[in-house]
Amino acid sequence: MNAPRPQKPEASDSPENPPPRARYRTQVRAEIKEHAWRQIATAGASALSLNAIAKQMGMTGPALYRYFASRDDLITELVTDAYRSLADAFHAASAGTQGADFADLGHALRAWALEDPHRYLLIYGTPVPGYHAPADVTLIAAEIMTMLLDACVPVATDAESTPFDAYLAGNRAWDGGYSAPAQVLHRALVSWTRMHGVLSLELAGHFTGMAFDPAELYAAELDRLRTG
Amino acid sequence: MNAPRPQKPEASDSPENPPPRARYRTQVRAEIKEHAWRQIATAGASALSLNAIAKQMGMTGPALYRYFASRDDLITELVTDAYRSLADAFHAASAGTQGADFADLGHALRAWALEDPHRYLLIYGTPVPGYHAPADVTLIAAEIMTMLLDACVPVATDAESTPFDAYLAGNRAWDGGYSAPAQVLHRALVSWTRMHGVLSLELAGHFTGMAFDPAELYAAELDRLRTG
DNA sequence: CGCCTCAGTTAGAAGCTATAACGACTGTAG
DNA sequence: CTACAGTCGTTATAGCTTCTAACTGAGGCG
Repeated sequence: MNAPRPQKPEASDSPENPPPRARYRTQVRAEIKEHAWRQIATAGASALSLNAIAKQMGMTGPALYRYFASRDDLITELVTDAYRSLADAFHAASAGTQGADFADLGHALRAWALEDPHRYLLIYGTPVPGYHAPADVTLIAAEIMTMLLDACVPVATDAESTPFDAYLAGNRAWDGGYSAPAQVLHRALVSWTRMHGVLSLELAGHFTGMAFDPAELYAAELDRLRTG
Repeated sequence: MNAPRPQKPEASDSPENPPPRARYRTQVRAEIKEHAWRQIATAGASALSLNAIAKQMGMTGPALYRYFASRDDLITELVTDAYRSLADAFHAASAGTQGADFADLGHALRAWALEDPHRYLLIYGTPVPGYHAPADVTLIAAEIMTMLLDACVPVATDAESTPFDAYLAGNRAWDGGYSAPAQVLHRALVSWTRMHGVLSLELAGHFTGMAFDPAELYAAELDRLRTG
């Protein structure tokens, strides 16, 4: 006997070896978010119910308030995770080539959106009236925009300058210090709005009843953006 | 004395002279919808509360169920009214010229959207998961699409044919019997998606923090669509 | 004039978010 | 090994929501 005791837990609560309470806490938080995502995927964010999540986890409703201050708090964290996931998808799409191929980025966006439509709508759909994005999501959003800008450099540098480019050159605020050419900025902006236009209407079901495949329209718009 | 009695109400319940009960009913219904619109304009459709509306009208909650079968029923009617309003705005925009000027239609859409952002989002925003549009809204949607198609005829007939046009020529389903050229169809589609792309992101507040005026971007996209 | 329909009421069920108070467990310190 | 303390999960409760059922009152219509 006197079997070797399981490694005595380090008393130091280093970030990679947290004390058991904290470890359990983060695990439960993750499980809550997992159930929340499943619920959002089926019924949308507006139908997210803390009570239902607790019941699925074998707990009572108020227990969840130990882990999230409120329902909005949970949703905010899900929004942040969604942004993070999109940024990761963009990183993965632009990892292969040097400087993020534009078409790859476009198709990555659509694949990411179709993978979980409600996750896309959670970010780009109808906003909650009183909701204000926290600082970290604006950071991730800027990260995403930067990748899009990078991808637009090779396809928009030698584009003809439009009146809007001239206007944009004098009215830029975000894109701090990047100072991409106005044509590139313009191209990134319209890429964003056009891709979102097709995706948003597709996910909302506004193309049902029309026989064409939205993927074809999306690809055509992407091609138009790529070739100028 | 024997003053002339006020015109005796016609006993016949003709559509333009309904019996008092029906008249009162439609009036109360209209008042309910008016309060609903005011509530939606301030807090969005998700925050619409029948109880609050009833309280504002000096009634108790269940009384409203005499006029609308359910909350979804009320929202459905508001959606239909919103579509009707947009169709009217399009009609007004295309009334002056013969055949609906494209730019006028585009600016009419933006003006209509900014007039009441939540009304626009009620139609084109994140859909309720289980919601299915009734038949009359698809009719109005088709009416709107027809006006857009008409406006696209003069600006897209002599456009160069793209691969997507060829695809679209073989995969059209709505647009029953209209049989517009594929280029016109294509132009109408991308007009829709591009205008919606800018409007949707603008109304959702995704351009806040960027210094440019979304109206300029919208105008630029519209110009691009008009000139090809 | 009397009936009868319909508007609006109260009462109540089932659901939700969220707070407060309490018991119990557990990790840690002495 | 024991005692403390912090946290987890519970029940109870308030207040909100949609929506149904049953009752009352008043108005229109024959």
